[in-house]
Amino acid sequence: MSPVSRQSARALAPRRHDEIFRRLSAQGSVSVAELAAFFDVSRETIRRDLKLLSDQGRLGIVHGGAARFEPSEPAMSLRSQENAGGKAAIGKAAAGLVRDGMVVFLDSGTTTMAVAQAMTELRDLTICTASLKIALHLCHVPGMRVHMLGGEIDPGEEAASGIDTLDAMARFRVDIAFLGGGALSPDGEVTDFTRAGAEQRGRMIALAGKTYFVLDSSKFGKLTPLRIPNFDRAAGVIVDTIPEPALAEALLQKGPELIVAA
Amino acid sequence: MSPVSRQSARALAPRRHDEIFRRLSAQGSVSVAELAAFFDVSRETIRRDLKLLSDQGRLGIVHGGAARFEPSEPAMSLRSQENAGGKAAIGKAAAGLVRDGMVVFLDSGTTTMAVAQAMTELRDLTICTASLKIALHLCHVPGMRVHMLGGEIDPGEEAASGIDTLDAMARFRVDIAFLGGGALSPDGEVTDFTRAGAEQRGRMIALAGKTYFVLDSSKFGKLTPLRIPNFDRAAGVIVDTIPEPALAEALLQKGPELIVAA
DNA sequence: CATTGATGTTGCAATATGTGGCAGTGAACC
DNA sequence: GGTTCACTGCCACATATTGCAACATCAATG
Repeated sequence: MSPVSRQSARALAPRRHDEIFRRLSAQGSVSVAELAAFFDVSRETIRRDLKLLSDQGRLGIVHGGAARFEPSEPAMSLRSQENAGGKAAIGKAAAGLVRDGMVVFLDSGTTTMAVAQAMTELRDLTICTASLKIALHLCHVPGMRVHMLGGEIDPGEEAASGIDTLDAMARFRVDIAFLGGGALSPDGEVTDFTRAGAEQRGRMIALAGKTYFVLDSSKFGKLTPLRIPNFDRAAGVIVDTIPEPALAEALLQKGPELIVAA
Repeated sequence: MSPVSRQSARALAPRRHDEIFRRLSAQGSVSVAELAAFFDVSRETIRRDLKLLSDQGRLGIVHGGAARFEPSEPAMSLRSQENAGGKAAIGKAAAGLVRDGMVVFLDSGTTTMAVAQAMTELRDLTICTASLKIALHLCHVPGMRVHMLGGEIDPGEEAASGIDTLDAMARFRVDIAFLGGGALSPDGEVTDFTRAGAEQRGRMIALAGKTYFVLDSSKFGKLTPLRIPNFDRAAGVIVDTIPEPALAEALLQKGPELIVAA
């Protein structure tokens, strides 16, 4: 009510500080220009905020902005830098399919992690994931609600799995799901390493409005033992390089479209 | 001014307070100008409201408005560096209470993270936690099965919370639980920042065979708003330095024993 | 009708924010 | 290596917004 004609209310200092920390945890660093534009305040105001927080020892000021002290986990940053270009491109393409306000499911895996990283620009998303690292990463992004699916943790995947996870999954209404996979087999199907993984992914296809598989090129033409149920009902497969014509054709015949990320 | 009889349109104080809290929980902070415009009252009235609520300890006043307390808790990464030595000692003492084969619940928080780190020597444990970082850490330790409790992730705690978490918790038979807390109040009770947190911890006390609180000395004599249900049924409180005699005595009278880690 | 409690009004002090000038930094370029 | 140039940091001052206290107003109440 009261169609107040004043400009959109400015964020008070604590809110700015909160946002700064969220961005710091999500991205490791923030820039003065970026924050000034976001809050629609002058750069000086941001600089004063950063100075204050820096005096409190809560962040470090660097040229152009601020950085957190604790570096982002080394193991993760290393792994995600393998084939960084390809994964980032896949991530970007995937994020481009998401609209503000959607409920998004993110599978575990390094490629889906890249999708998560590309999604930080979007707002007002509800994220649903079984991956510890994805949850940890996205929970600090402002405007995102993250639901972690419970279950027994698989150390290899660093993600929950098992019956509890299937059960929790079934409670969500998911608009769009991004799944990883073990391989893209020569007959154009995504396959998996484990029975439980295949089952979980197959169910998600049935649950989600649209399901996309994200696979970097190292998975092409490999073979893993388990077919994923409902694969033909997936909306698409997002890859970073064009697969061999035979493989592409086999895939398209199954149903899903093929999206090649630049 | 405005002799017009429009009382019906005006919101009385309790209604304003209600709305203030609604906005606080939705956006973390509110501004005096915004509220004054919304309710069509003077800024002074709003300021008096905020002053009142602040005196009750229900919010914090900042320049231009008010902010909720909890999110201004220092970020996780920073909290873990405070009093690292004390936390490590607490962790060791806590791990000493655990025997091989037990089912262990670990709460979220930096001190419980220290407990997790001290527990890597033990074998054949089943860990149950809502904390993303604890799950991530312990899932790589051989001989440990880690169950992650699902739920909506609280970015400040980096842990799941909410109804799903309570629900998942109830399914476990826990031998020993280690819980954090917001403060050790002067009357010898552990208190919490949030309603949900207090509730969750209270239930765990009821569920677990033995429950210990782990609190480093920075929490002594502080005040946070919420009492933890069933606190008197906790087995003990593990701290890193001897609290004041009055505080220690108050605690012992409640029931739990006091364990001081070297 | 006096009292009480909530709210409005006003003036001034304190604080936050914006602006512009100038020096420093870093990266691309010759 | 040195130079240019866009960006950034820093300072001083101007402006806007807010805080505060003292007093005024109004309705309700006994």
